[in-house]
Amino acid sequence: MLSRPCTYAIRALTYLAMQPPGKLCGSREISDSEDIPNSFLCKLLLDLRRKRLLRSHKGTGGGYELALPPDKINLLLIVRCIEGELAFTECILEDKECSARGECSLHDSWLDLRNQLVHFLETQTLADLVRTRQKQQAGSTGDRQRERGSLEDQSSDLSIKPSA
Amino acid sequence: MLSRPCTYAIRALTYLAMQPPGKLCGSREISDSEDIPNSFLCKLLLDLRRKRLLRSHKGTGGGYELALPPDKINLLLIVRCIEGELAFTECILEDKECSARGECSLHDSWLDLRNQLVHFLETQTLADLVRTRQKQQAGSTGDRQRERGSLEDQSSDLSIKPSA
DNA sequence: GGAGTAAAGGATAAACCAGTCCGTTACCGG
DNA sequence: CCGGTAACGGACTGGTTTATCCTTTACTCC
Repeated sequence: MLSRPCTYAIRALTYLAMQPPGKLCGSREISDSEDIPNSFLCKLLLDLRRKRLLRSHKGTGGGYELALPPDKINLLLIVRCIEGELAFTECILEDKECSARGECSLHDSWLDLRNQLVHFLETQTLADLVRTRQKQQAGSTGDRQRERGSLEDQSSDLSIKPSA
Repeated sequence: MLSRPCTYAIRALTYLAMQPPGKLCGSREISDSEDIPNSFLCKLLLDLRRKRLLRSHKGTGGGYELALPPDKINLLLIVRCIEGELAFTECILEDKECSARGECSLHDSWLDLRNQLVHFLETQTLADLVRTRQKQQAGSTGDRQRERGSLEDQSSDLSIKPSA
C-alpha cells in the first residue's frame, strides 16, 4: 500500500517528532530505534532534507531535526517527498495518468476512493501519530521511553507551533 | 495501487467478458488486443485457470473462456488469485499483519479505508467494466467492436445485483 | 496416425527496487 | 589546523518482480 521507503520515512519522522524541540538525532539513533537499515535511511533523510521537511547538521553533535512542527507535516507530504509528486495520480488499470474522466473502465468509481485515500493521508499528521504512539506505550510496557521525560509536555505542546 | 500482473489479469478477463458466450480466445488474441506481453499473460491465464476463474482448451481452435458469468467475477476475486489470499491484510506502516487493533500508530483509521477499498473491489464486477467500456467505445470511435453482435444482449443482462 | 495448433510449464533473462559500501565533504572541539 | 564525527552522495550488490524462451503436452482436423 505504502512503499517500504515511505513507511521508513514516516516512522523516522515520527521518531523525530517525539523528540524535544531543538534536539538533534543522528541517523544511527533513528535507524536503531526504528529498526530501519541505516544506510538506506540516510538516503531517505537526505531526500526529506532536500524537500525541506527536515534540517541536518554535520559534525560532532550533529544530526536531524524536523523543519516544521509535527502538526504541519501530514502523511501526503511525506509520501510525495519519497514517491514523487505524481503519487496517486495514475490510473488503476493502465500505466498512464488518465486524470481526465472516462479513460479507463474503472476510472470514476476509483477516483472517489483515491480521493478518500489522499484525504486520509492529508489529514493524518505526525502529531497524530505521536499521540497514538504515546497512548499505546502508556497502555503496554511504557518503560522504553523513560529516559526522556518530555513526552507529556509534548503532547500538550504539539498543537501549537514551535520552531524558527 | 494494483500490481502490474493484476491489471493485466483484469484487462484480459474483461476482454473475455466481452466475448459472446462460448467463444474461445487464444492467448495471442488477448495479448494483442489488450497490449499485454504474451508470454507473461500465458502465466497469468494459467493462474486464473487453476483458481477456476477461467477454462482453457488446447489444440486447434482452443483458447480461454470465463468459467463464470461476468457479473459473478469481482475484482477482489481476481486480485486475490494473482496476489494471493493475503492481499490487503497487512499493515500500512509495518511489514507484519497487525489486524488486531492498536498495533501501529495508523491502524484504526487505516482499517476503515482499507475496508472501503476491499468493498470497492468486491462490488466492481467484470460486467461493470464491460458496461463502462462499451459506453466509452460508443462515445468515441465505436467501430472496433463491430464484428461481434452480442454486446447489447449482455448489457441488459448485467444490471442485476451481484454481491455476497 | 501424422501435421498443425495452442496451452502448460520449466528455465532463463532483463528491469527495478531495496539495501550496502565507501570515499568525500563539512562541521566541531581541542 | 588537526583529528574525529556525522551528513552527503555516488557506485555497487542482491533479490524480487516482470518478462521471455523454448520444450513438452494435449487436442483437432485431415
